[in-house]
Amino acid sequence: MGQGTLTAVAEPKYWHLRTVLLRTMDAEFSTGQVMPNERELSARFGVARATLRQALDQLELEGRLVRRRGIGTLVAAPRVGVPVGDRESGRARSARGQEWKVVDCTTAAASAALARTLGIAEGEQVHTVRRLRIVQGVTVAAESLHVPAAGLPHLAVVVDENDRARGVLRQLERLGADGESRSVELGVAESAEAALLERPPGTPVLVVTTQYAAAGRLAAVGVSTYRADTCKLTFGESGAAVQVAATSTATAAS
Amino acid sequence: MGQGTLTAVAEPKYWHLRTVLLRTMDAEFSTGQVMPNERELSARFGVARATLRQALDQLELEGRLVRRRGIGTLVAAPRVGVPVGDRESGRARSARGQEWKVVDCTTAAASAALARTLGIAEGEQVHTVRRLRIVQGVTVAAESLHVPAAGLPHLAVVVDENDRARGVLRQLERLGADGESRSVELGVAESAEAALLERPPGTPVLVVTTQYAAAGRLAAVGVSTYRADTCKLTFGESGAAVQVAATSTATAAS
DNA sequence: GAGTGGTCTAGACCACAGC
DNA sequence: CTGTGGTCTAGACCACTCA
Repeated sequence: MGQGTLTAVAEPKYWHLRTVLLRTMDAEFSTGQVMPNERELSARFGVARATLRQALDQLELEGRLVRRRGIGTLVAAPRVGVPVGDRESGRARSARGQEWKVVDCTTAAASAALARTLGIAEGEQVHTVRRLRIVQGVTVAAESLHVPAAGLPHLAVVVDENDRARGVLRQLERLGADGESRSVELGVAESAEAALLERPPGTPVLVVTTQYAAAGRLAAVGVSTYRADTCKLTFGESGAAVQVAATSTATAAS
Repeated sequence: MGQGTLTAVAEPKYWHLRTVLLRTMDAEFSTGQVMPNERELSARFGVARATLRQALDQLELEGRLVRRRGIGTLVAAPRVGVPVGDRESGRARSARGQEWKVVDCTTAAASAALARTLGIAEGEQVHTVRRLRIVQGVTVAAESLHVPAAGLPHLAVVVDENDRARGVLRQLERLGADGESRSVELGVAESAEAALLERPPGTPVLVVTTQYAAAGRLAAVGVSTYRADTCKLTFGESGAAVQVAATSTATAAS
């Protein structure tokens, strides 16, 4: 890596530092390579370690860096494009190293918040299936599917957890894509999801909320938390669309 | 606000602090209210100011807080749902306090990155329209629309910037919704977008990349950066979908 | 001017990976 | 054990808002 002296500027040091690091990474490092450690970098650029870390925080938020305790700071691979909400056309998707893995299936009374999002009364029984989405061997998302038990009377007598989960998933597939509507927002992983995603609490995630409607009524709700560092969510008819080298990110804008 | 003594736990102090603050906010503060200042909060909880700020950083990332220099820390309003990618059904949307405002329109040679995303050769001429999306008086997004000049020969002779912008926008509308495909990922606002969004550089944003295809060819690309703190992006047939009180966020999941 | 959040420092100790 | 990133501290100064 090049020299280090930061020319005096009006912008914050950590922001300028981020820019310099970004330039350096693009020029001299490749995916997976470990960068010099934080104490060395901070010394090289003549800043406190905390300031350097602030710059690294930014780059990590952008998905350009991965930091592993005990190992070092690595240049991250480009984000994986993860299809969201295109109808599962059978095996076509599963073939692309894409997999869902059910974690558990519980049936319990709805909390106040959950009841509100489902449009039911607090305390009503709700089936909840938790599952992980795994793409090319990496866990990219944790999902909770909530279906009011009232809509699935035959499941009430099913004791086996796996069977109940299967019943819930089948029900959602039956609903069809026409009644789905989605939202995406930024969030942080709480302890439960954080553990499933194998990340520390507070990890930034993209929260995808799906409402499944049937006959004008809200039939189920799904909440998926995607790792924001490694995922790029893709929407729309992925088949028809043009497939240019879509590696670049917002850099194209400026 | 209640007392402050943090019970000893295994999790990081700042994370526990975040949880306590969140509980306090929900219980004792309402939207827009200013919280005690950072020095007082850190004293009350018996932590260094930097540690408290780490907890506030988390809450700000979740959109629960807004911090204004010289003013204080405020409890944020719930995120605004912003429709993305549903076809502009004429005036129906504009009526809902929704507005686009063109900033400028330039025509220049494509950079390497832009050429790659557009699938053209580097250096080819590209029209770029920058515009802001304003919802209920708040600027929520900055967008750059890139259209290769080759596809719009009649625009080459148009001198007036506003006329050229109009031509580009008309062209995109003509393409129709069938050829659109989108992706969403997390990013940070660079200086240019940051200024347009009236936020400091490094502000987290949701980057929406739209590919406009026509006749199987990529005809244009749009890059929109939405303020992640205030926006919840909504997709799909917003009309048909159920409209339950959709205020709650990921809290419903756990 | 006083009061706020934003930046930066220099140092300490902890938790984890790998030899 | 050494080396890494993760957490936390106590203090300083700056940039901004508002009376």
